[in-house]
Amino acid sequence: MADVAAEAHVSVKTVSRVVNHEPGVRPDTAERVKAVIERLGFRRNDGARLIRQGRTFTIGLVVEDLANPFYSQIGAAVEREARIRQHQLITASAEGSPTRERAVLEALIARRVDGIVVVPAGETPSADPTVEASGTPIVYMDRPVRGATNDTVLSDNQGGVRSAVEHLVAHGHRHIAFLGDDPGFWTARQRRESFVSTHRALGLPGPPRVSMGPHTTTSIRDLLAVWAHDSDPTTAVITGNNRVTLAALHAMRDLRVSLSMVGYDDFELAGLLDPPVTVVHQDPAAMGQKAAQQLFARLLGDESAPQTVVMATRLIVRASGTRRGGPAR
Amino acid sequence: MADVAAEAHVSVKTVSRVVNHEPGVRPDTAERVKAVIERLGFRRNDGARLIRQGRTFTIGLVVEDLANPFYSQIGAAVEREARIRQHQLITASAEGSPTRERAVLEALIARRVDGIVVVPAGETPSADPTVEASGTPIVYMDRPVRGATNDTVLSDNQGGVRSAVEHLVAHGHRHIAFLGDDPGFWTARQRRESFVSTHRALGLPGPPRVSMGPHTTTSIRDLLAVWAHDSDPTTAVITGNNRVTLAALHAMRDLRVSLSMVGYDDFELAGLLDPPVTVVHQDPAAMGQKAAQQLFARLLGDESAPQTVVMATRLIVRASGTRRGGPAR
DNA sequence: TTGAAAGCGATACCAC
DNA sequence: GTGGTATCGCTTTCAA
Repeated sequence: MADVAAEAHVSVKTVSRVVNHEPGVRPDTAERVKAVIERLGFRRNDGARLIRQGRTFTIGLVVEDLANPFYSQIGAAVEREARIRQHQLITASAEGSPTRERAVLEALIARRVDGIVVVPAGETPSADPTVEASGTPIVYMDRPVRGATNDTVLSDNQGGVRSAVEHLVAHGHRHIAFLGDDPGFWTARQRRESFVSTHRALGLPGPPRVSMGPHTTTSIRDLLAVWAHDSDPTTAVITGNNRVTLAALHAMRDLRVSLSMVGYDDFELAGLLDPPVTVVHQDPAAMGQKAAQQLFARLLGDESAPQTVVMATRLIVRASGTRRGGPAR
Repeated sequence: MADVAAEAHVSVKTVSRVVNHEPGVRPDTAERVKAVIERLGFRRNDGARLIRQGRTFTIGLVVEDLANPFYSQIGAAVEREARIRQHQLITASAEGSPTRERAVLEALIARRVDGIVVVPAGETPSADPTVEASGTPIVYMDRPVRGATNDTVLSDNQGGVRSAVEHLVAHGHRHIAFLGDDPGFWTARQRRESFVSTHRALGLPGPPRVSMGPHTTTSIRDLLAVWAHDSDPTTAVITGNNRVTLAALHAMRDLRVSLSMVGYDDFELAGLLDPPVTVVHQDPAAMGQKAAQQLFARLLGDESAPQTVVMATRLIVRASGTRRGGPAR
């Protein structure tokens, strides 16, 4: 900038005015400056600018794994919101490790990002007191952090599972099993609880059949074999997420059985399988968008009390939930 | 930092030394400074640090759409390489628009990112001369940019399609059709050309049946109907990518036909369909990793001539490529 | 071992 | 309209 000023015989301040389209520069002066800028290929250094302004026009996103469709859809949505608002997005994977998550958060805060959206790795706050003290607005997604007073965007896990159970019951199923993921995950526990309570509420017979993960095709195969030879054979299965759905589909194919099923999380090709798979759909893109919007509201000075938003899920009915095969008719 | 210095009764320089673990500070002084840092919750402002050092320890990634699995896998790989090297990653979607791509590149360069990995939206360089003049290392991925002298990481489109054709021929197919994507894409054209030349090289009968996209389930359904009633009915289909594979599967289901098929791009659940789908697998994660490694090599001072690396594809044989149904036996 | 002062590249404030 | 100068928060240089 100093070079441009010298070359154009003006002060740096005037160059700055031109670059930032500030008023109060004579048109011909502005032209002269612009010409020099062009000639010298000058480009404002935003880094320097930002240290002066205190804001970096950058937000951070911390997730478990960017390659996972659930997170990448969130990422795309957050990036979009950022771009619209002339902000840039720094993304980081914590790979499920609270330690790494914390390191990543520290790095983002050292960069003075204006705010952060994070899908927390654990349920206890991983940010240390210093991070908290930085005052950087943080919005949590998908799972809450214990004791945190931040904006949080969750999905309606309970409602999602309830709709799955109700759907199966409406199609005549009475013996439904739930295959959940690792109960270490808050979402997995939420879904399990909802299954159990809905099971009870609808007066389904017997104790609820529940098996929490982590599951593999093999583990599910064994379970299905046991449940099938029960006196009241299981006729339908609800899975706790994407991964379990996949394992369950493999297991059923291996066993050559075709129980009814409702999967948690929609997936491409769900409609192409035989039968097409009915699923509970959470909308990661909508969740990401919502979280980013919350964050930007804070950046714009919204001082209202922290909000927790629960996003609705939607049952996408295909065919796998309807009754078929089995002993009854 | 000045606050810490004042509080600890040392100079800012000493604080700086402590923060950066530079040698030449008496242990007890260091301790004192650390205590104050802790107490005040001081955190170095990396933004300020970086303007002094000239490097930002940040790289950029520009793709079409982060939600697309192909790109998100690239993103995850690039982020990983960056993280390993203590760099942060700014990701941006250009949404297929060269204009937006250019705006995004300009923004990254204004931030003085150390380097950029980009999956170019078009084949003509979208970076203007000023961007080029910035000297920021750029690595292109997936498709080349005309006239650019940058490192480029491509996938072996030709080899991929060739392996698909050969596989089908080995299973007795002689009448194979190619359903490509929009020929506006360089990759789509590459694959078409390879299909045509392999068709010729293997001496398959008749002119090669090729239809380029964009395709929909409907357009493919119509094509299959026509090709089926030919005097030499098509017995196998090769698709040009993910999207086309999906449309083709839907079309075949609608028509209740089951031609043999090899899809381009692997997809989750390919193994669960009936029959399991044989595919040509490109490895986006490996491509992203390679590109990032190339970039970092440049950042470390590698001055060798720009390289173009072509990554191998792999045929994942399931069952959809074997002969079944149809007139011959 | 420590510190004072200059400088990085911009913006803010206040004169002129 | 335009420019000088202090300043942002840190590192670099060099002297003590």
